[in-house]
Amino acid sequence: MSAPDPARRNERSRRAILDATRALLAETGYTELTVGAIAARAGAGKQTIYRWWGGKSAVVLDALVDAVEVGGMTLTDTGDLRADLRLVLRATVAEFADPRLSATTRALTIETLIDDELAGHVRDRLLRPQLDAVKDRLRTADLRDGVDLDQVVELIFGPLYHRWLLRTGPLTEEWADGLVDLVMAAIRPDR
Amino acid sequence: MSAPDPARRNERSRRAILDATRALLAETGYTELTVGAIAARAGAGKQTIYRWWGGKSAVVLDALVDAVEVGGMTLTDTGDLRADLRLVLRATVAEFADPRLSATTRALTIETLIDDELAGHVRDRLLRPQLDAVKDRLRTADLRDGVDLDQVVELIFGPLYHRWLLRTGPLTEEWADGLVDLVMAAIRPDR
DNA sequence: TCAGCGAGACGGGCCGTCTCGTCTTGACAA
DNA sequence: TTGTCAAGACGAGACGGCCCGTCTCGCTGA
Repeated sequence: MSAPDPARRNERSRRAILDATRALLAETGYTELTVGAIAARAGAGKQTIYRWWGGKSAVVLDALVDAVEVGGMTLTDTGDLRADLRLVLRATVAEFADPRLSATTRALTIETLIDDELAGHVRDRLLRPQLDAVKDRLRTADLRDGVDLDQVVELIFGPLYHRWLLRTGPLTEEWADGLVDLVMAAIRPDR
Repeated sequence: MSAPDPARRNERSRRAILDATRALLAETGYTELTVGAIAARAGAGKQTIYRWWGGKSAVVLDALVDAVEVGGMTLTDTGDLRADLRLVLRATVAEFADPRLSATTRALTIETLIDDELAGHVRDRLLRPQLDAVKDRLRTADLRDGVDLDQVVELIFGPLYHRWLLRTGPLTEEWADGLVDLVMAAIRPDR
């Protein structure tokens, strides 16, 4: 009945479980993923998973966060905001277009939709660094008075998520560049 | 083994199943919703559901589409684009902010992330009408040369989905109005 | 020694299929 | 137009299967 003792936790098991989770995620996808399968692949007991995580969703989140290695992300600042935004947008578009990375993002997004508490962790530990990096770059730029930086960040990444989520069209560099043009028009100083 | 004959389909059953689905959706939410419960509530056999729909997600989609009554959706055109956009954005924000509707949208979004075919149906039958309505309204407006209307629609709804998905902040009317201002700045003629 | 561990048994819930007997429907004959 | 009838859709629910989350074993290592 008492809480487990983290000091006695087996690091080898933890690693095996996270690795197995990522492997199975890549092989079968999130929906087919089961706690039993993770345990079997990791050579672990199901109880070990339920002892340290809440369930499938918590394991998946940890497995993905574990893989990302959240360093202090920063955008390059060439002085040319349009160029800098193009760079980051093209990179993100490439990420979303890559089937393997997209599968990961898909799993994460499902996670975000199912569990409110985990949604916060995903947002803060995984996404926020990138959004904040763009926000920081915007802070040094010459913008129209009164624009809300958070809203601008949403203006940049929102359409990308929208197109990815709804599959209304392909995610190409041309599309990304067009988006940057629209965003630049939205935030340019009044003259 | 052969396909069922639509001519012999019982309309009373179909209605009862769609009604029961919406009722249970409102009472218990999508995750707790089961095919067995729908059948029981509708006074139908499970087989009747599986005969005409693929499963839970297909029934829910039909139930929602059925409720929306997809007539030719059009935006009011007051001549003032900013005002028209504010109206539609505020309405959509209200929809997303409503916990009950949001829960169902969330659930359907999960299904679209899992099932590509279903994603197409959701997009075309549920979302496209609204997106196209905005696009049609934009067509009659005075815009900067060379802007892609599809991209503008994404610029409008993308940030909304982004904020809803990642829960980066509350969906308020003020936020919606601010978004409209940014969008207007992005598409206004060059002078 | 004692809690974490791998392994797996266990009851429970829902899935999707199937099998009943009943009821409805459309085709065809009179 | 009306009566007959087979096909098949229907409500109800039994069924095997899968996965869940909990539990109980010895075993192991800190």
